[in-house]
Amino acid sequence: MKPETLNFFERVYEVARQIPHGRVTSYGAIANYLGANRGARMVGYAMNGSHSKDVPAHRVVNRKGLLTGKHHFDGTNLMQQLLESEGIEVIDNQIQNLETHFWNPSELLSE
DNA sequence: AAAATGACCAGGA
DNA sequence: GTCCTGGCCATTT
Repeated sequence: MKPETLNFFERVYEVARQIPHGRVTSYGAIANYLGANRGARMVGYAMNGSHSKDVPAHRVVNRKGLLTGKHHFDGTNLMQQLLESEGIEVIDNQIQNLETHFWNPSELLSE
């Protein structure tokens, strides 16, 4: 890992870490908050190293609320279990009431 | 050094 | 309405 690039990753980790308990957000939302609307891919990629951090990657899903990255977790249903543990309804790797549980990084400023 | 890949998103056909 | 293409930025081969 090149520390210089952590500049971008660091932002992702920082934002992801600020995700409130029982809330979820999308890669695009984080990317947008960072200023890279189309850089969402990098956000997901950044999560690759998230497991080395205290970043709750299980609270980060794609725009559709689908647990696309659950494959990268320990088990198969671990990510889903964690989300359900937070009070989020997850069915078939898809978050229910996504808009209800959705959390926008911009709210971080409002808080 | 160049090309391909990736936990994505938005717009165009 | 669904399907496909482009772009984004860093990592990996």
